[in-house]
Amino acid sequence: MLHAVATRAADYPPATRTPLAPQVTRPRAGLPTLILQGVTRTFASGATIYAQEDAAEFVYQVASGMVRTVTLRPDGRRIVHGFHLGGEIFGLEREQLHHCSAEAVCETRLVQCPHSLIEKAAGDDLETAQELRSWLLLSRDQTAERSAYLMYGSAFEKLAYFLLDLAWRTQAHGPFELPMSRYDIADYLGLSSETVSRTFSVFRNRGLIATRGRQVTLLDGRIRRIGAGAERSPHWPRAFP
Amino acid sequence: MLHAVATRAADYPPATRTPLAPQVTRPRAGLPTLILQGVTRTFASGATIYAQEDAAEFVYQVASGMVRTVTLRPDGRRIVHGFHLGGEIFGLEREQLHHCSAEAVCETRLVQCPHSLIEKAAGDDLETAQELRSWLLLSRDQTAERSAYLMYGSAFEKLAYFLLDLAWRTQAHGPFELPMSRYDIADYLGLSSETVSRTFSVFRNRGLIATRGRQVTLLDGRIRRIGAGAERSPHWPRAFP
DNA sequence: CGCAGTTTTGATAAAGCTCAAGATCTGTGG
DNA sequence: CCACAGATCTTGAGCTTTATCAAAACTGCG
Repeated sequence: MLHAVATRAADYPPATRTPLAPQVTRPRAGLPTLILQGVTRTFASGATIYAQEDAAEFVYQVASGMVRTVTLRPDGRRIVHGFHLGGEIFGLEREQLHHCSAEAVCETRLVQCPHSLIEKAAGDDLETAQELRSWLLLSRDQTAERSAYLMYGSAFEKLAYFLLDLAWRTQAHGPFELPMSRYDIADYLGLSSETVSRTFSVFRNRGLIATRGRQVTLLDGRIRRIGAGAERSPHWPRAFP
Repeated sequence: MLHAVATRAADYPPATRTPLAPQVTRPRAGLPTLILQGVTRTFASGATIYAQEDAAEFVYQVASGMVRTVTLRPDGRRIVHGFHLGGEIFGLEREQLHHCSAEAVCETRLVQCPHSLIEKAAGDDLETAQELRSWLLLSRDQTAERSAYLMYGSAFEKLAYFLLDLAWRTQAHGPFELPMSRYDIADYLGLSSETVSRTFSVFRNRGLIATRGRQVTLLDGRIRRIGAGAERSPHWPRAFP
């Protein structure tokens, strides 16, 4: 897939210039740390926080639990745009309406902050404005990075990236819980749920991960290389064990 | 692919609530119109404007021509993140370094604006700060929308989306020029160049588009429905005409 | 005209999807 | 505590889409 630009590619030896630093290796320091003020509300597992095309009155910060943002394509397919974990902010829109719906993946507590308060804080205080810009750039970069991994990779790379990303974001150093279903993961990664399931099985059979229900443990540095796209995907086993 | 959430999907009849308004249908009005001040520089076709990991000193606005932003994956595959047309801004980074390189697709004139000037303008003037925030949100949304189309669609949908998006952005009402190669398009859409070529041929054979070299004319509203994901992709012809 | 790069087309193979059936898990009521 | 129902997850078989390899046709330019 190097195409005709192979000549130019030679100018950037992968060893010295790191193309596409994976989010997973990104240091926690240096991230903007916005903290929203507002009412704390609790949502039951599966509850809708807001629906697509609802008025975008509030911005949310996850206190505990997990949120997924979702749209439906005209042909009926579902797209999961992302999962939001503790500390993360979602629901900030450019226009008057939400362009996707948000649902609680499991029991979730959220800080609900009026949109107008954000604008006001940014107008009043230069440092807050700067922090908000930095957060916007970060969220643009994360979206771009995600699509780089998810658009151009194999099922192996996608799932590896997903697991590493989640492990990093939860700061997990051992087993961690995946509160979402295989269907959610599939719609997030652009795969069928069957392929997600199969890929989990292959990782498990190769000793890259261990699973117990929806709990996962990353066992092996090799999964890191797959997730970073550093090596061509390991192929499906010829004979399935 | 509706999965188990089919029940919930029923709550959002596609007819009334439009999931994922395609950029193509988005009105030009309402977009933030930042104009950068600075030196105008000209780049020859293929010239590098900045390389991955270069210091991010400047932000650019396209005066004429077209720019592509590119990264290389560790495995050598190339990713084209986007194409920037007249009026569009690129090169604004959250950190000190550029995270992808930018190259002129054809002869291109750019306005080069020091990064510090942007920060200063945002600090000095509330309205500029507001406009910058709006632009950041827009560019996040466009990235997200693009990945929704490009991650989850077939080759037909990807190419149709690409053509419609470009036609809209150039405000073309007739034939328009694609200055980039099939390789560029392929690396942008996450397809092989052969598949891009074949898909062009199918569109042409079905009377959806006409081509003359790298010039394209959209002939038929049907391509709009494919690009918007409104119908399942038309299948490859059994026997190729 | 002829070369180098690009684009198109063809044949084959691989990755992932669909359909289908079992297995496992979870919550509920007896 | 157990049994059952419904959902979720796993595995299998066949098929579709797209990548890959290969070669021919086209284009622009010296």
